[in-house]
Amino acid sequence: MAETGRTTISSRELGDGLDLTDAQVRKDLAYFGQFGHPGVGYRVPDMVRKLRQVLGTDRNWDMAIVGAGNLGRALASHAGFTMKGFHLVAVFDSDETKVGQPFGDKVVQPIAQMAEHLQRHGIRLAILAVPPEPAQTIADALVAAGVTGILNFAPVRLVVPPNVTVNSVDLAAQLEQIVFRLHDDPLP
Amino acid sequence: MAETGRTTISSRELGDGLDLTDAQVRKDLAYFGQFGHPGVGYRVPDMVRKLRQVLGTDRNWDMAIVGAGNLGRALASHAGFTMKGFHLVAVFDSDETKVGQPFGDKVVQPIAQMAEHLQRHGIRLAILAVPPEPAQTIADALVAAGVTGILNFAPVRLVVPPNVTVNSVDLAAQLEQIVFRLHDDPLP
DNA sequence: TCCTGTGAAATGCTTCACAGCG
DNA sequence: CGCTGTGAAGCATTTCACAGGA
Repeated sequence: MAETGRTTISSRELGDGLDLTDAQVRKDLAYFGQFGHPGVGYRVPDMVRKLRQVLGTDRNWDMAIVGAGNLGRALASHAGFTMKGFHLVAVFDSDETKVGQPFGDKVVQPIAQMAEHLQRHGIRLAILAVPPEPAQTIADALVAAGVTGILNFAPVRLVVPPNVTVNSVDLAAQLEQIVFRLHDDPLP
Repeated sequence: MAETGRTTISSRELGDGLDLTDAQVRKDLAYFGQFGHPGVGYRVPDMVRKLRQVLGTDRNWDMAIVGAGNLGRALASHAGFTMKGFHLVAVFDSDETKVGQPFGDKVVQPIAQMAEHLQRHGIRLAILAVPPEPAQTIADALVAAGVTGILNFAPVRLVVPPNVTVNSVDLAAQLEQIVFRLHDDPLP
C-alpha cells in the first residue's frame, strides 16, 4: 500500500487481501495498541512505522550467510532482504576452493574464522544454507559464537538451546502441501 | 525413524520430537483412519506408506522450474526433493543467454516453449524462482498451460484462479519472524 | 456516515481420561 | 501392561454486534 501511495486502508480491505475477516484484522492489530482511526481506517505510513517497531525491523540487522553455494548466492541477492533492513556482513564456507572467491561485494571466508568474526561484530542472525550433513555441527558453532537466530534451509531438525530461535524452511514439505491439495482430497 | 530402522513408535515419542502432546498426535492421525495398534504404537513402515497415500506422495510428481538463476539451481540440486518423489523434468528462463545452458542433466529452455512443453507432458506442478517483476505474468502463463500447483519464491502475492494452489515462501518474512523473537518482546 | 476497538457469543481446537484391544 | 481411538471437558480463537470517535 505504501508503495502504491495509498494513505489509509480499512480493516475490511486489509482482510480481503489477506483472506481474513475485518474483525480478525482489527483484533490482531489492537493487541499492539491503538493503531487506527475510527471513520478513517489505518494510516498507511503510520502503520508501517508501528509494525516495524513491533517486529523489530525498525533498525538494521546484520547477518551472516553460511554456505556459498547456489542457495547462499540466491539469498544474498534476494530483493526482499535489504529492503526490509537485513544487511549481509559476512559469508562463510568450509570448501577451500570457495574461500576467497567474490560473493556480491563480499569475499567468502573460511569457517575457521567464523566464530571470531561473528563475535567481534556482535552478529546474532545467521542463514544456514549448507548440505544436511554438516548443518548441526555448524549450527552448534554459530550458537557458541553468540548467534541467537538461525534461518535454516537444510532438511534437518536442528537441536539448539532454548534461548536460540530457529526457523526452518523445509522445501520438500512445501511441495508436499501443494500436492496434498492437488490430488483428490481424502479428508472426510 | 524408518531410516534408523525403528519398527514402531508411540504417540508420545512422536509428540516429543514434534513438540506436541501425545493426544494431539493421536487425534491428528485418527482423522485419516485407523493407523495404530493398541499396546504397540504405530508401525513405522506401515505409517510411512499410509502417510504417503494421504499426502499424495506415494507416486512421483513431475515438476518444472522457471528461473535458471542461483535459486533455481539450488532447488534443482536440493537433497530433499528427489527423495520425496519430486522429479524435475524441465527448466525455463526468459534470459536468452541462459537458454541452452546445461542445468543438472537438463538444458535450459526458452519461456516461449513453456506452455507447449508443460501441456504435452501434463505437468501440474511448477516452481517459480524468478525476480518479482515477471512473477505474475509467468504465473498466468503457467496456469494457462494447465499448472495447478505453484511454489513461489518471488516476494509477490500471486493472483490465481481458485482451482490453483500457490504456496509462497517469503524469505524476508522468515527473517522477520526470527527477529521478532530476538528483540525484546513488546507483547503484553 | 464510515470505521475502529472491544465485550460477549459462537465456534473450533486441544487436552483429559478411559474403554478396549493386542 | 502399554497404547490407541475417542467422547467429553476445558481453553483458545474467531466472529458478532455495537458504542463511540472523526
